[in-house]
Amino acid sequence: MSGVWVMGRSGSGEAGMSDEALEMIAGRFRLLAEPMRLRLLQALQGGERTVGDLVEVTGATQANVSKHLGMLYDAGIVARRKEGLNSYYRIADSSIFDLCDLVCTSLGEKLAAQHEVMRGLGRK
Amino acid sequence: MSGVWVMGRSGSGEAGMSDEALEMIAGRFRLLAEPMRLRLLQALQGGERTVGDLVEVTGATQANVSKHLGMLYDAGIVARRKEGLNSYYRIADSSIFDLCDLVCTSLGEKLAAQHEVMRGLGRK
DNA sequence: AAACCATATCACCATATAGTTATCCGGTCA
DNA sequence: TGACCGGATAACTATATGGTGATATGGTTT
Repeated sequence: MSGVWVMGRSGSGEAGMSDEALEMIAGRFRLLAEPMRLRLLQALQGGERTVGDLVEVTGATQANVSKHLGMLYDAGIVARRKEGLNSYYRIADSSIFDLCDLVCTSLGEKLAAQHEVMRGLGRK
Repeated sequence: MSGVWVMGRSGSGEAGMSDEALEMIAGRFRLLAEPMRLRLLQALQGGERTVGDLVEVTGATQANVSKHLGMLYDAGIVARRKEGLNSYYRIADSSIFDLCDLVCTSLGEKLAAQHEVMRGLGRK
């Protein structure tokens, strides 16, 4: 409803948003387009975690976890705090959970609708 | 705020959402992680369009546009209506615009913050 | 029917990226 | 100091995917 997305269109009446803007938006979506990263974010929803914690929770290798965290960090989605040997990661942009909620709701409605169709077939 | 995303966590206290659920969510994000598809959706925001219309608007090849539209169609994000030689596409799940708005807002805030940092450096 | 048109699909190539292994780096502790 | 530990990074492989040109499909027009 904020209209930032819509604004790009209304401005020039036809042109749409710039290539760079679309690329940025797509890039943000791309970061969330990976189950492992979603799992990491979900784990961080419970509060600050070390890389080791996240390795344990996800069952992934340390290198893989570290790489994904690095990507999320570069994008500013998570923040990092180093203490002794450990790196503590935490959510820096909680709006991503709103995104996930929206997607979940949308998918849930779609599945419910499909289920209803099947039920309709059943009782013919 | 709906809490669908959060629910997965609160349920078992630690396990998180299932792999399939995360895969579905990631898949939805993956669809939006492409500038060309975002451009198509943006064009469709103005109402129903034929493939030819979208080819003209985006400047992409017909095959490419058709392929992307097919993906969005399979995911239920757009709907299709065939009339004569033409296929008319339209938005079927408008919640994607809410997603785009959220991302735009988040990115905008991030850029504004960075800009502020630079300004701070400027006037030292 | 034949020519034509809009769209969908196929086969292909080029590129991007997730995962793995090995290694490096910095800090801690004996 | 040297052994050890957590984490980051590099090199590599395998796979997924976007773009393209060619072709198939289904409907229209003459």
